[in-house]
Amino acid sequence: MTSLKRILQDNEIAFGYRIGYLFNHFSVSVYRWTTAEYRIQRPQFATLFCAARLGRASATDVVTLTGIPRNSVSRAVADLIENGMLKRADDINDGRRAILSLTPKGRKVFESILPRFQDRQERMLAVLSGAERRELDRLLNKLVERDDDWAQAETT
Amino acid sequence: MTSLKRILQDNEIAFGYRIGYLFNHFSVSVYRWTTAEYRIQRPQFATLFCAARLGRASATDVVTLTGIPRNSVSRAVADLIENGMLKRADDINDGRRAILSLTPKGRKVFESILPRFQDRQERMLAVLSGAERRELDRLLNKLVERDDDWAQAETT
DNA sequence: ATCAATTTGTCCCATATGGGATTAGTATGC
DNA sequence: GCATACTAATCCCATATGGGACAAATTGAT
Repeated sequence: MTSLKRILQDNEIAFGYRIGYLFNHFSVSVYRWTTAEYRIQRPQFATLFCAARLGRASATDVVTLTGIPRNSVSRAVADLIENGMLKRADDINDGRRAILSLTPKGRKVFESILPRFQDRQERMLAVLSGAERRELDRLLNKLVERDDDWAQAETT
Repeated sequence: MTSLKRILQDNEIAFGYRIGYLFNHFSVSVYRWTTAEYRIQRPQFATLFCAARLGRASATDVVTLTGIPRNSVSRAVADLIENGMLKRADDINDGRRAILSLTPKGRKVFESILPRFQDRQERMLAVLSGAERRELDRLLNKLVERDDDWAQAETT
C-alpha cells in the first residue's frame, strides 16, 4: 500500500491531493467521535471554535474563516442555540448581523472536544521534527494569511 | 477580515484548522464546476484520479489513498461505470476485488477536469516562492508517506 | 429622498453522505 | 476438510449538505 502512495507522490495536483488526504484522515475520526458524543459535526465545531477564539463572531465570520457554506453555518448556529451552547445578540450597528458567543455550556463542550483535535493533530505531526513543524506552520500560514483574493473568488 | 484570520493565526489546532480551510477553499469551487459540467464530485473524481494514475485500482485503493469512506467510493464506482467512464474487471487472484480502469471516455473527462485543479492549485500556491513550494511539498509528503499507522487508525 | 445593488441570514428541497448490516469470497487454525 | 475470522464491496436508510430563492437591513448613487 505504501507503494501505491509512492505512485501518487509526484502528480499534477499533489498539493490538492495531499491536503484532501490529510484533512480527511485528520477530521473524519474526530468528527465521528464528536457526533457520537455531542452530536457536533464540522459546521458546529467550526462555529464553536470561531466563537471561542473571537469572543464574538457573526455567521459570516465563520463562513469566511473556514470556507464552510453559509447554509451549513446558519443551520449549525440554530442547532447550537437550540442546544444551549451558543447565544445570539443583535448587532446595534447592523440589524442584519447576529453576534454569536458561547454560553458556559458551549464553552464546556468546546473545551472537552478540543483535546481530541489536539491529540489527533499531534499524531498527524509526529513524523516531523520541531523545526519542520515550525516551517510547515509558517508555510501554511502564508497560504491562509494573504492579501490576494484567492479565497474570495470561490464564495457563492 | 484579515484581522480576524490573524486572531486564528496561533491556535491549539492551527494545522488542522488550516488544512480544513485550504481544502475547502481549494476544492469547493472546483467541485462546484465539475458537478455542473459533468456531475462529478469528490468521490467520483478521486476514483478517476486513482484509476488514471495507478492504471488499475480497486475501490479499496481509492479509499486508502484518499480517506474517502468505502461507501461513497462504492457509489462513485457504480456511478462512473453507469456513465461509461470506468470499466471493471474481475481480479483472477481474488474474486472479491474488482479491478477498475478508465475507459477512453473516462480518460477524456478526467483530462478535461484536471487543468481546473491545476489552475486552482497554482492560484493557491501563488504566494509561495519556488523554494517554499518545494519545502511544502517535502513536508506534506512526509506527513502522507509514513510508516506508522496514523491514517489506518481511523478506518472503520 | 429614492431606488437599485449589496449584504446577512434563513428556508426549501433535491441530492450526497456515511454508519451499520449484509453478501460473497478468502485465509487461518485445528 | 470444516469452522472461524477476516476482507472487498454493496445495500439500506436516517441524516447532512449545499444550491437557489428569499426576506430584511444597509449602502451607495443620483
